[in-house]
Amino acid sequence: MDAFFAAAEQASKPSLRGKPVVVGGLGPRGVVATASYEARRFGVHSAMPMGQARRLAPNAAYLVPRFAFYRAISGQVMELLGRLSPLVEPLSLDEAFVDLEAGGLADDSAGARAVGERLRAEILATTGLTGSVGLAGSKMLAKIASEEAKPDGLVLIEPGTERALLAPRSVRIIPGVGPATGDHLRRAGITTVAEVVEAGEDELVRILGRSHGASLYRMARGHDDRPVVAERDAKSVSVEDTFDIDLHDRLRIRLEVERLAERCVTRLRGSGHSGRTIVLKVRRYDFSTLTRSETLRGPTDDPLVVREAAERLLELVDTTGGVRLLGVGVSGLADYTQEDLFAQAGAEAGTSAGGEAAEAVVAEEPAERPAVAPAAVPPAAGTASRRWAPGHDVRHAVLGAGWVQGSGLGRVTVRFEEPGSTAPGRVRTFTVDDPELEPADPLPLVPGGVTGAEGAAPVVRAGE
DNA sequence: TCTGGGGTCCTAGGACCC
DNA sequence: TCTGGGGTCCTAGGACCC
Repeated sequence: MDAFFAAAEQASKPSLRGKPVVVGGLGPRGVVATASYEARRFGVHSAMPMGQARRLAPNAAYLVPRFAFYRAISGQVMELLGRLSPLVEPLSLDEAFVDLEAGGLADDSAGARAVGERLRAEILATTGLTGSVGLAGSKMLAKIASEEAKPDGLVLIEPGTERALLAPRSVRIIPGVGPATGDHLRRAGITTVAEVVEAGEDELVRILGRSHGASLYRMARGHDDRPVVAERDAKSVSVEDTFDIDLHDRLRIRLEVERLAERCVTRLRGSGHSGRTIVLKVRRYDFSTLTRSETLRGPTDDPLVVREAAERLLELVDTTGGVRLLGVGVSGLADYTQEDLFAQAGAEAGTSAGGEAAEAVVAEEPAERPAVAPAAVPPAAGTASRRWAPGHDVRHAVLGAGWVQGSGLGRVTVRFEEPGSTAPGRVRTFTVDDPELEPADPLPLVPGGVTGAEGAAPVVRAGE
């Protein structure tokens, strides 16, 4: 999908179409998740600090992400991909590999191209958004092709042309070659893919290590035989928070670690897992980051066990000077059903057994859904800024559907328009406690489409 | 207004075992 | 005959991806 989060917001808010839109964290330490193509023209891009983005594009619209909404759209797209082949490997909400050979739909370039163009049309028709397609004989090349195809395009790499196509390009186009590897190679005089091939495998292994060197050498020559894998088991679950202001108070730090442990276990259980290794992550005031971990005798999903392990790990960390981020994770995952015989035995009192929660999740999945959509009830709700986050949908008893343009000083500004509107809507300001104004579910981008309120988002993910 | 959050994979050293 | 070789697990850190 092209500039997915930003494009979804533009589709749902007619006044933003054709305008620079930036989606990301709006707090003092936020970063850009997605910039619309209009915003990219100002130099704004993913992972950029929000403050920098605001300096570059002061007149852009700045919105917080609405994951439940994006997830619903993503589900529609993935469903279309599933019709092409049983082998679909999602990489994220907005990207996936499809093995067309396994689907039996395309046996030559012309056939593949036709399938790709049909898919793009279907994506547009069902979601109202554009996607780009890369077609090639391997995952690496398909990925490169799809990057070239953006936005709103299709690129096919004809078999036999791979090496000539890659040779003059920067090594950075090869997936897995990031800033650090790029620097390493540049210091060795290697900047293009052709130079990677010239260097030879031994030299690359010397520079980058066994695994990375060997795989880069293969990729540079256009070789990539990694299969498309439909279902991959999760290996870890983690949650982390960056605080607007560094934490100094040891008791507060401890409290936050406890909260994170609870959230982590909720997600762990929701995914149907237990785990053996507990990881505490601490980012200090100076951005230095460390992890401490502890492996239990057996897997657990007990909140108390995880919390106490995280607290023990915190005791190992010096936090003088302040802490900007804390995180808690669990790895070494086991299927829930295998039970956590060892760890559980130590702390059985007081906490509910795992099996009950697993059944509850399964039972909730079919049709029983809360009356209010997850997105409308953020955890620890109550502050005005959360209730009226920029970009979120609202409904006014008299004026109808709209979205929050901004809020502060006890007021919230709303633009009244819907995805189907042809002209930008009117703007009105209310007090934050106006009884006629309520948070609302997203509206479908396409008539009859899904919205994220009743879509594919499982109950267990409501925390986002 | 300088740096999110959720992941995956790899490396390297030490403990431990046969 | 002062010191082999291989394997696994654990811990910590780093690169990378979206």
